[in-house]
Order: sequence, then C-alpha cells, then structure tokens
Amino acid sequence: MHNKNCIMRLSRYRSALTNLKLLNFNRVFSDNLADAAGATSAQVRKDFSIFGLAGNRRGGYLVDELIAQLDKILGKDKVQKFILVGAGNMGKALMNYPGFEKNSIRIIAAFDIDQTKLAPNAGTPVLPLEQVKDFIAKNSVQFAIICVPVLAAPQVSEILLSAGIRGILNFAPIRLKDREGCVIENINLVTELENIIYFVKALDSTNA
Amino acid sequence: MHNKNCIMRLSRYRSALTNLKLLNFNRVFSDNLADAAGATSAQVRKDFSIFGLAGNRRGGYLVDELIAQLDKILGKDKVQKFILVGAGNMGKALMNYPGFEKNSIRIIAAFDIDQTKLAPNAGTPVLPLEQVKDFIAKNSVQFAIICVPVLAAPQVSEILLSAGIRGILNFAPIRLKDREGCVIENINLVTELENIIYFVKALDSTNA
DNA sequence: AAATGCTTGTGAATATTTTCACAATAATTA
DNA sequence: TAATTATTGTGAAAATATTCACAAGCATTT
Repeated sequence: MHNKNCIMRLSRYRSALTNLKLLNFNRVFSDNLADAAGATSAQVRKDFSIFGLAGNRRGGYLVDELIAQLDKILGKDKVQKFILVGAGNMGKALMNYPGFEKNSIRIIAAFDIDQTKLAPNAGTPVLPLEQVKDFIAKNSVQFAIICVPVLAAPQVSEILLSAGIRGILNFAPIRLKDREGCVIENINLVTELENIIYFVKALDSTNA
Repeated sequence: MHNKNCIMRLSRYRSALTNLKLLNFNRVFSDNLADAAGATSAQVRKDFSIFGLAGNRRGGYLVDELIAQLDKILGKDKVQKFILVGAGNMGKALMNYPGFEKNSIRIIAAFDIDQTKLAPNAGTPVLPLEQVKDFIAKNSVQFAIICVPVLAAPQVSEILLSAGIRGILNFAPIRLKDREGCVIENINLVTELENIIYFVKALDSTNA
C-alpha cells in the first residue's frame, strides 16, 4: 500500500493532465506536468515508476494514455456512488458541484433529519436520515460525505460505518476515527485558513 | 519557518482542544490530545517543544492556557479579514459557514462577475468583481477565498495577488501558483474523493 | 548512418519526519 | 518525608520522502 501524499499527487497529475488536454497537449514531459501539478520533475518520474507508468525516453508521456492509466489506478474507470449526509448550505453546494459528475463521482442521494430540507423527488433526492441504512444496503453504496454540524458528526459517522460505508469525507470540524477496513478523510475549513494566516505572518516576520 | 504539516497539526490541536473544553476538560495529557487530533503523543509533545509550549511533568497541559498560546501562534488573537470571489453555490455556502465567525475569521465581502449574483446590501455584500482591487486597498485585506470555475481561476488569482492579497484558499480544480511573499492553498474536492476511493480499494485488494 | 541533444528511469545520497526511549520531575501515596 | 507513579521534554534512532545525478535510450540533425 502506498502513501497518502503519493496518491494525492497521482490524483493531482490526473487533474493537471485533463487541464493540459483542454489546451491540446498530446504529450507531456515530466517537467511540464510537475509545473502544472506543483511538484518536481524527479518526483513525477519517481511516482510514475512506482506505479509502472512508463513514458518514452526523449518523447515524454502520451496524455491520453497516462490519463487512462491513472483512471485505472484511481478507480475512475467506473462511476463511484456517494451519499451525502447534511443538506445544509455546504451539503447543497456539494450536491450541485459540477466537478463530480465530470469525474465519475455521483452523489446519488442526500439525507437530513430536518423535515424542511427533505426533497424526495429532486434530481438528487433528499431523504430522511432514518432511511439511510436501508438505502446504503439496497444501493450498495461504499462512500459518503458528511456535512452535518460538529455535534452530530460522530453519531452520523457511526451510523454510516455500521451500515457498511467504507470511505467518508468529513467536513465537520471534528476528527472522526475510522475503523478497520474503512477510510475517513477530514477537511477542516478553519484549519486550512489558519494555515494560510500562519504562513503569511511567518513570511512577514522572516523579512522584517 | 516550520513545516506545513506541523502547523496543520497545531491547528488541529487547537480545534480538538476547543472540543475538549466543551466537554469540561481543564487539563489534557499528550495522549488525550493525540487521540482527539489524530496524532501520536510523542508527536504532540515534539510539536509543542518546537513552539515552546510547556506542560507540567505529570500534570499535563492546561486547556485554556494552551488554546491561548496556540491562538497567538496561529494569528487568532485578532479577527482576520477575508474576501471571497465567486458567489456560486460553494461561495455562498462558505459565506454562511458558521465555523468562521466563531474562529475569528470574517468574510467581509464577496465578488462576482455575474450581475444576477450581486447583493450589495446583504449582510456579507456581494459586489461586482471590478471593485475588488479598490476594496482590497481600502480595507487592507490580506486574505481571499477563490470559488470560481476552473477557467476563471488563474485570472482571478492574478487580480487578487496584484491587488495585494497575500494568502489564498483556492477551491477551483487547478493548482494556482503563488509568487514571492504569498501563500496559496489549493483544495481539490475531486482529488480528496479520489484518495478515499483509492484507499478503500487498496484495503480490499490487500485482504483479498 | 553516425553524432548530437533531450528526456526518462532509477539507484544512491540527502533531507525530513516520526518514533523511540529514557532522564527529569511533578503529583500522589504511604 | 520518602517512595512510588505518571507524564513531560528531548536527544538519538529509525523510517520515510525527496532530490540528485547519470546511464540508458529515443528522436532529430548532420
């Protein structure tokens, strides 16, 4: 099993490649790609060699072929079904995020405890949370996104994991713990902004 | 200057501490905190020693004191002003995200090119993008969040940086490059989900 | 067809990060 | 007050990750 940063980079390479493809690139060199993906050329080549992605010496890499190979590695050769819990502002924004559909990621339903948020007939239906367990089983869903308030997040996570969800992206500002055979990724927006604030201030005090 | 992961962890410790404080903890030990923040106790102590955060041997750390010290390090002792560009679904969700105000992060205005999205008199005003440069200067804004479509993102970034913005959180799925003295953090939602998909599948094939 | 130039692929070297392990020491108990 | 116990703080060791540097090899030029 390979490390998280490495897989993140593969995914960034893929994203950069799709952008380069729109600019009519047929081939890329490791340094083009490094530049577009925020890495170094040696890193790109090393990552590729780990996964057996080969180019041509002097000829670089074929964009289409590389995207296809990365798709395979990243499980993008077929559509991946997600559910979402918490149809608040953030939840709704994610339900409508155009990047997902384009990238074989489909949010097939959302769930909420708030009656006023329900919309069982919408394009992406919003259903009562008590139906989530059945829904997961019936539709063989493996992946979920949590967008509920911090206090509800641990319970929701527990429900999802016990219903068979294997991978969770959590936006609630509390670190959810995974269990054997499951993966939880936590995005804490405040933390991300604090990081930026810190480094801007650090730059100031270095130059002062 | 310290490394990104380390600062991220400090920020997570802070987040975990505020959660622990709600549970009436006065003191924490490095292993409590590690557990809550997803780290190891040795890591917590090492990080703290780098920043001169001291506890009591056998007595652990005082929660309030630690939060105050972390606030200082992370620039949370005063409100940090942000602007946001791109008042679409995601942009609006972030404008209403309750975690920011609680954490001394204030989005003071949003900007868009789409006339129909403007709302100059809203709580957080949504203004025409052409006003952004003046606004940044007049209000001494250092930080921005980009929530525009991928094709617009590089231009918007250029405008913001040349207007004096020093730190950007970018949600557009393209890696924006910083310039001297600036910090750009990129969050690519597709990449995050791909990571989860990969590791769930990796677990399956390991156990198969 | 040989020479040249450019880019890959990768082992070795370097750098960074994390973990270990234990002396120092504060709280608690006897 | 002395003994015991629990936890910090931190060098040293181990593990990981990144970069270097260059032989191998393809494309282009001469």
